[in-house]
Amino acid sequence: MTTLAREFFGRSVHELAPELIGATLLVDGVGGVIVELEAYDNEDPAAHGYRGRTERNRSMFGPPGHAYVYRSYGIHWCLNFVCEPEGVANAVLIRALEPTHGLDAMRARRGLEDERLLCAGPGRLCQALGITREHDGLALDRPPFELHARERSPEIARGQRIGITKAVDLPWRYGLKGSRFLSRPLV
DNA sequence: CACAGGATATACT
DNA sequence: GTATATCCTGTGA
Repeated sequence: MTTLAREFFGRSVHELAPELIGATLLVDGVGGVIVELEAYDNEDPAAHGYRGRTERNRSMFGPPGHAYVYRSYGIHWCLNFVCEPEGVANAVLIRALEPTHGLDAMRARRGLEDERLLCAGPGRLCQALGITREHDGLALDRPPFELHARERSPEIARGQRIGITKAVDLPWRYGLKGSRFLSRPLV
């Protein structure tokens, strides 16, 4: 089991994003396999870092291999992995997991039984894993986070990103082909 | 299918 | 200052 340390994030967000599909993400031992994510780069009008630094997106401009957690629609938390180069605000939004560790804890936090809906969406997976502002800026290779490399290369599907109104045509959403844990079907 | 919920950011007057 | 948009989700028509 290989831990994905900061060095793993020292590459282009677009090269790195598809390689994260199949990796295992845990927070305090609870989590699963990443089956869906989206890339956001610094020249991307849909990205939080595009218009420069704010109080909210501070950690996007910090070191790669750390978490950027933000409040979405006033209600949910969303988790991103910060990528290189430092100070430029490239990141990957984690959108869905296949639950594998700590199912009972996730069910309790989410208040529902259906395994398919525990982590199928960026807000849902943060609720299931207990991710909040407390985790903003923390390193992904140190507790409470664990991030482990996949052991085989899965088949990857690619499509347009969700929930944005700018740069909607860019095919920067990636998913594990055929997974039933996606937030929405991929093309 | 529509829409409320409600923090954070930006674009207005 | 006010108005509108946002990397979303649960609920009820």
